[in-house]
Amino acid sequence: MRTVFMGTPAIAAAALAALLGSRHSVEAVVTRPDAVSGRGKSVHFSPVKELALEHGIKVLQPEKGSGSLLFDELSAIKPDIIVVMAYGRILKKDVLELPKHGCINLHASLLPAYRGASPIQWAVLNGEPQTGITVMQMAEGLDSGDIIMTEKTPLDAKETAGSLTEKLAEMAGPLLLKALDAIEAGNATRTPQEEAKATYVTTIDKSFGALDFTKDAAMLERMVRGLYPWPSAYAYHNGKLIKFYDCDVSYVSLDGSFIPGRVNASKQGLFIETGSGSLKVNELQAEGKKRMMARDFLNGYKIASGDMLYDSLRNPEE
RNA sequence: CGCGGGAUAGAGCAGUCUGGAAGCUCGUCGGGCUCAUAACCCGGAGGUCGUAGGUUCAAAUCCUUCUCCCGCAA
Repeated sequence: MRTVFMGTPAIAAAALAALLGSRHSVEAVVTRPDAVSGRGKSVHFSPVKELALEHGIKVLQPEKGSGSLLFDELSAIKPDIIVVMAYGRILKKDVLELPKHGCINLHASLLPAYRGASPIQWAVLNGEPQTGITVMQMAEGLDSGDIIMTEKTPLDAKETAGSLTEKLAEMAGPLLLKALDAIEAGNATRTPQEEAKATYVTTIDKSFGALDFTKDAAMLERMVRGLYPWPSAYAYHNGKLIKFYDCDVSYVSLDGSFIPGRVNASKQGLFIETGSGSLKVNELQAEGKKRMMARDFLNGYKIASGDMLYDSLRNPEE
């Protein structure tokens, strides 16, 4: 079939790679506009654009509000189907209905659960036993289309948003091709979602990473995993940012009580006391420094038992 | 030229302002103590102080060049 692929991040590029390796043609790729990023002010292309350029495929990057322009371009291409994954923009009804087979979307959750922008992170944050990918026929409304196929995967005890994304990325390609085969053969099933069971998740942003140590250690440990590699779970010590990369739930206490945010540094390791239990820190990173093991951190960084960590910068003048 | 931190032994750091013997905490190797240990004691090995140039009697330290790493912001 003649396809057009719409997507932006790495997980979408994985699906695009599978599509490029299939018997289907990719007539064009639609991705979000380039943005300046990184230190300096260099312009970076999205992973989807990078891959498309490598294969010499036409790239469309419509700005916000240029829906009709996009519609005209797509009309000229006349795709049989449009595949969307993590594109980051809402598609108008005219585009949804443009291709013969409409638009299908790959969503990184088991719909109708976890509709919205950050389903992978939230699956880890909530400690879900399993999640997966859903292929649906796109309709107006947020992730509300009829389900064509799903594939499940369990979460590991140490699963991070990053590792889960990789897992789902590997699953996305084969599942997409399977769905396209079924659609082309005309035997794809379309099951409406159970609206009553729908749940929505909000977009993750920087502020989610602030570790509020009054929460319980298990929740904080899930935050460390669910917010990795972005935006990362963090706290402040003496005005410096510290990111936490690998932690375990523990019950070690400095003196028998638990004071949220209090540090316990010893040869046993680095522990942060919380509202319930403590967080044993295995791997972390201080601002301006590289990521390192807690043992190395304790060897050189000035931190001692009794020090306090906070979830935000405190003004020393106050 | 968006803002800022950093490069010193295998690791994490101090020393740089105020030039003048290469240090600390670990790891590692050898020995000792112990029922035992990630504990403790004794001893050893290991570094062209990121690169290139300059100033000086003398540079990790001052000046200049370049490379690389990282946090913020986006």
